[in-house]
Amino acid sequence: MDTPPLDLDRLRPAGGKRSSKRDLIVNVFLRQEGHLSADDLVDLIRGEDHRISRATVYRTLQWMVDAGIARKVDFGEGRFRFEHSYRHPRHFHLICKSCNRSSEFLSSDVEALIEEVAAARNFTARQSVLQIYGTCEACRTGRPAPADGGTTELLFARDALRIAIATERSGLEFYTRAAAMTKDARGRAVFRRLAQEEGEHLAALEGRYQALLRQDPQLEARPTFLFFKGAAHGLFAEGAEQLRKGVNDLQALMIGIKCERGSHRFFKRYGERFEDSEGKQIFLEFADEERTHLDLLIREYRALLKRQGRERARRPAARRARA
Amino acid sequence: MDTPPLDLDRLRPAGGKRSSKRDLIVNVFLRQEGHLSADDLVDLIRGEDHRISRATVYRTLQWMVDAGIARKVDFGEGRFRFEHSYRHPRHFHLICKSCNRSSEFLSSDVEALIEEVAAARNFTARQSVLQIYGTCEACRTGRPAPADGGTTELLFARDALRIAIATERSGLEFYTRAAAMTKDARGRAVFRRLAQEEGEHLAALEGRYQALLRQDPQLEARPTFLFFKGAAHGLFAEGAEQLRKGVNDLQALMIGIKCERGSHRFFKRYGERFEDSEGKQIFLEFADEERTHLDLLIREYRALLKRQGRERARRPAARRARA
DNA sequence: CTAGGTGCAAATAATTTGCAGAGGC
DNA sequence: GCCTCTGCAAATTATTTGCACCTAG
Repeated sequence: MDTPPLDLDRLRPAGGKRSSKRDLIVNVFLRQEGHLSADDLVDLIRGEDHRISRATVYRTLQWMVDAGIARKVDFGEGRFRFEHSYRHPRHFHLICKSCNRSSEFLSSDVEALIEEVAAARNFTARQSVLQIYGTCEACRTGRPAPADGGTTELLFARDALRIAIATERSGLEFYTRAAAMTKDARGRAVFRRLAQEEGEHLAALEGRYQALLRQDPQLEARPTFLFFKGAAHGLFAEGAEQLRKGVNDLQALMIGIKCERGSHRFFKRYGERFEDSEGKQIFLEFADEERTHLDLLIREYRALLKRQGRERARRPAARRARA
Repeated sequence: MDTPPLDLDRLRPAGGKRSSKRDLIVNVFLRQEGHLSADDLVDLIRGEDHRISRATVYRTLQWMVDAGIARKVDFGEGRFRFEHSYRHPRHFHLICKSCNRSSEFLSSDVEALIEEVAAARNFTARQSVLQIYGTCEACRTGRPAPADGGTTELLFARDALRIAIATERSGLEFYTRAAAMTKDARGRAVFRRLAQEEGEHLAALEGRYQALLRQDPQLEARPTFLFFKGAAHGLFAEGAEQLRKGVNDLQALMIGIKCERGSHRFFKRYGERFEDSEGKQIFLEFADEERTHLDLLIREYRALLKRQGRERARRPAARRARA
């Protein structure tokens, strides 16, 4: 993990002059991984230039927060800490009261629930804080602490990719199965085409995943960062299950529509949060394609419905007789 | 809403003397509803006795926290606030940055997710903080702020009862339907008995709910406090749905077991958190009864399985032939 | 009588501010 | 030269502590 290229710090400032002091502080700050208190940062800075005043550090910290480079976090210690947001998605914290270390996680389920609560109260949420205080494994048991480290960005990408891969894998299964069981020729062709595309997506995602692993050999061993229910077997898994139980062509299309909608939302939501530009691009592109799939399925669904309606209209005797 | 009888403050302190000053501070504090800063409390106290020192207020506040009467909350303002825990279950906060008011909610779904994350990281969680910062409805639109007020205890009880009522209602439907469709006489009797018990529970819960409404006529109008997914149609709703699609006796029992397990957990979990002793008693009692139901269903399931096994053993020819 | 409670003032601790000088554009 | 950044020291804010005194058990 090499030092990230700090070309960004020049882009952010709204209006302000460059200054060697500020640059120094920003650079030292961005090199750090954890959650620094203002004082920690002063000590670090003093190592490189002992004639920097506390006030300047505070001012620069405030400037970084305004510029969006840093986030001020409050662990209830009576002072604030700062974490850089440079390649570091928003997240929640687990805070060990024993060793005062904190580890990070993200849960889109929690985020969804937060949105729900806010909506129910007509509250426009701007940001949310979730902190779990307790004792970490290392402090409770003996020593062995499986390093939480690594760039959060990488962990986010890893987990998002894992979910995406599961999704595409289940999508592939779903469409393959659907193609096999659909009686209607046109519908079968649609499913076959979608199966092929999901296969291509799967390959792309797996390639990207491998690329990530190459960036950090221990990446796979690190603990889960992004929690997402239903991620386990992929977004299409339930749909595939239903197909196995047997459904008609129209139902199969409807199930596909539902899954594809979830999948589109998934890629959109996480694509926007990716800080790794390659991953982001893939996700947003896939979000678009899943939307195309969705439209295709909806069109196909309507068309099939209409065809079946005509079919039924051609021999309405049986129906009228019953009515 | 009359002033609560403050007989409790004498029970809590571990070892300590009574003191008129402390008593005064505790009493004034417990009369307040919102989240007070130490300074707010000093001002309030000064109204009744202007010769009380800030230090004493701080010391008393700390004493109340230790005694479990108060909770220290941190809204990131650079100072702490205090809320009493007297008849006030743990909860999360929505904090309006515009008017600095905060409203409270509880989400057992969020709690479940927190537990899940903590478990995944081998972290023993002692307490969690969830704060949603943003703008409240009153600040965003004109003025009309639908008072969030009322004792949280009442809101908690109201919502827990609503969920319980939905659960029992769906349970009643489930068992009634199950009794009607079960072919096995013994199983039918079990379902009929459970249906009757759920009906009795339902009546008790509805009575309690009405009693609550009498305590606060505006109670029904207040916003949701306790968020619980799947609360909408009751814990047995899905099971009842499945029955409608048609299942055999064994499957019906299995579905009942699953629902009853959820229901038991629900009553247990919320019974423990009830601060209203009547509601608590009902919930814990029901938790026990649901557990009895659960055991009954499990026994019945095993018995039916065995009977069917014997049945099958009596004419094994067909099976052997196929194998 | 004595441990604990209280007031007052001073001490901490984190952070902010006033002001005069330094430095970039 | 102007405007911003910086250092230093003093100010502010929230909270804690030392110490002498007071009071309930």
